[in-house]
Amino acid sequence: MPQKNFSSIRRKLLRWYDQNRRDLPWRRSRDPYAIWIAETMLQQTQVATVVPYYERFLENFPTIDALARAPLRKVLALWSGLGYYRRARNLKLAARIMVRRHAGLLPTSYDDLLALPGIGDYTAGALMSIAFQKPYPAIDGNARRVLGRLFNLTSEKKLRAAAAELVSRSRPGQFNQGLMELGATICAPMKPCCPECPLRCDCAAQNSDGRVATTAKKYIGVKAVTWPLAVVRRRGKILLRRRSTEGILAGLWELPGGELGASRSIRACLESHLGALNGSLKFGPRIGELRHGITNRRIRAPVFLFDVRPETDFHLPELHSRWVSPSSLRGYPVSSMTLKALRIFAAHEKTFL
DNA sequence: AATACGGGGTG
DNA sequence: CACCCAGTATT
Repeated sequence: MPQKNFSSIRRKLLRWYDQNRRDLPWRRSRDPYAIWIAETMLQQTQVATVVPYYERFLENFPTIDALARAPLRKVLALWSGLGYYRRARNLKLAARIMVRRHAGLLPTSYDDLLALPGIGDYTAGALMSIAFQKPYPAIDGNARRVLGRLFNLTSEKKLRAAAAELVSRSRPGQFNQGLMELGATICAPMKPCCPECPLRCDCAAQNSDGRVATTAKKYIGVKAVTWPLAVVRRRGKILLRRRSTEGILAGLWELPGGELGASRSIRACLESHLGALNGSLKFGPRIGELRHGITNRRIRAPVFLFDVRPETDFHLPELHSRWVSPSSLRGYPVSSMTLKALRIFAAHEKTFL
């Protein structure tokens, strides 16, 4: 990796980025806070998904101070559907730390950034370079793939060394974004479009045999799962319950229901989830079905509607359950699967959402 | 170094 | 469908 190529690569990449960068909302901001929010949302999540969430989030929490003071429930509700909900919890935690210990600002050193919850190696580097114009590398999956191909590197250590040396000293933020943008649009994982690549002449993968390596992968099989859900309706409200604050989908609200164990009927499954309520209702009609994919599960969720007579007296089936009116559903943090189920109910009712 | 975490995508 | 993609925290 002769140093002389580096300055040429820098120039080509920056020039390409200047001419091809997508116009994204967070690229119009110089506010380190806004850049932090965007980079956090972009972890594990694609640009097209992030855009509307980013805009709503900044409207509701325009400053670190506003985020630090906001109720966690509201932050999570705005995050609903984005996934990896711990990111939202960590944003709020970190905002509080910034208010208490960093004068209400993002810290400006790499180590102080890294110490905050939710900020790891990548985000610390991205903030140093994009928000503070300091020459730190920011290696996300896209940049890792581009650099790996460009210099034919597989070792993470060498890759980091290359990234640190290559990053532009004059325009580090744009350089890092250019590297990631190139990986997202041209140096794609499976089908890179090498003829359009500004670095094709410098690329080891391109020069060796005319083809680029596709990334190695190990695939873990998915499990098919049935997960019946219940919309229980009483006096115009429906029943939601809150998940544990530990583990998956921590603290989110959901419809009663759950994974169907082997050799168990849908009916038995739902009845167990409805607990004491179960004597007061008649097993309802199936109003639809949704499919939901997550890392290693393919979920099929039939949705059933139950009506409870308004005068019926009973105890809520679980401690953390609540009757919720359709108009206040927005304020409850829920997962994508719950959103899909609620849309099925809405389509069935044609009354809300 | 492996895994959990929740959503999305492509062929 | 079969398979692929992606940061942080934890272990």
